[in-house]
Amino acid sequence: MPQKRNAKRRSECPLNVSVEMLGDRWSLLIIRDMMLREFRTYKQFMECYEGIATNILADRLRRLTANGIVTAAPDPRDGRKLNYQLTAKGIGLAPVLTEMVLWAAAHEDTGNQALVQLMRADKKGFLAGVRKGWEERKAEERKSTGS
Amino acid sequence: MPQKRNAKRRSECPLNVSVEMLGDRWSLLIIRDMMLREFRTYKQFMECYEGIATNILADRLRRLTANGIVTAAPDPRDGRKLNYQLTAKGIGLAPVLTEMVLWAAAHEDTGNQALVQLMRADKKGFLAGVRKGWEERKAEERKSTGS
DNA sequence: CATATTACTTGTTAAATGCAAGTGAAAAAT
DNA sequence: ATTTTTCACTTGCATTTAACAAGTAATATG
Repeated sequence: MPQKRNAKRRSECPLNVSVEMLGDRWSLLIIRDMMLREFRTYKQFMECYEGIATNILADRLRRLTANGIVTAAPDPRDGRKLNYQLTAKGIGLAPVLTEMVLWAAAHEDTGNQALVQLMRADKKGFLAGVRKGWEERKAEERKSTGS
Repeated sequence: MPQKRNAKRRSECPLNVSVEMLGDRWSLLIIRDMMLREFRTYKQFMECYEGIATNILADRLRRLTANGIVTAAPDPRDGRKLNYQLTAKGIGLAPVLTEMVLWAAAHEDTGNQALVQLMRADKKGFLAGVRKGWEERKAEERKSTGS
């Protein structure tokens, strides 16, 4: 990995590197939707985010993959499709995203109030559910890929 | 303010608008440092972030102010200085930042492990401390500005 | 009153993003 | 079997945003 100009400062304080990974208009949304809406394919992201450019989506997925937040595997049932999945590191962002959604809900008028209520009422349970869903999807993938 | 192309999608799901506010390389770092390192002035940010451009810093502070995350008030003791402060909305981001720091610390090697330990060991207490510090600073400001 | 600080602004250049069109491989339809 | 679709992209170009260097206005300090 090549050192950048500001390498010295990078790890001086926690967050600097993370913000390099996540500090853009799309990455967090992509992660949110993989986590909460079970998005897996390029097409799903593309159709959902009005405004994202196709090359940018490709680039963000590549970067998330390079940063170990996401993996990509071809769909065993359809060779055209690539299934994107969160890694353990990626699902580890669930508390961050949850707090962010709660903050957002407190200060913007957002949709999906049901989800927000659930997060507020039982944050721990919600996070456990998110992780469970993720583990199920991973298990499913392992099965279909052939153990 | 002109409506943007993707205005329709903006509030459909929580987070979209927030990511518009915070989804860039600097905003979250600025907020972190106002929260955790008590940064107040333009100069402090400028000296700390190797790599930030002066016009971009000015723009980010302006945007954070416009979004109600930060306020700016002239220093009563030095008319050149502007003191930036987090608003209630801004300090509301403390849980987000905290989770982000914890995530970052788990996946990068970061400095300030003492802080990280504290966050991990007693998250609630840590957050209470952050809020208390913020309230003290606000009280102080009220006093010096003249009640 | 000269010099220094602070918080910027104003160009200009470089990089990132947005947009339209196109590509190649695999699947579905005819 | 071959044409048409679908999917996951890439490529080229226009536009926007960010980085860098320099300058400015309003204090403050010596």
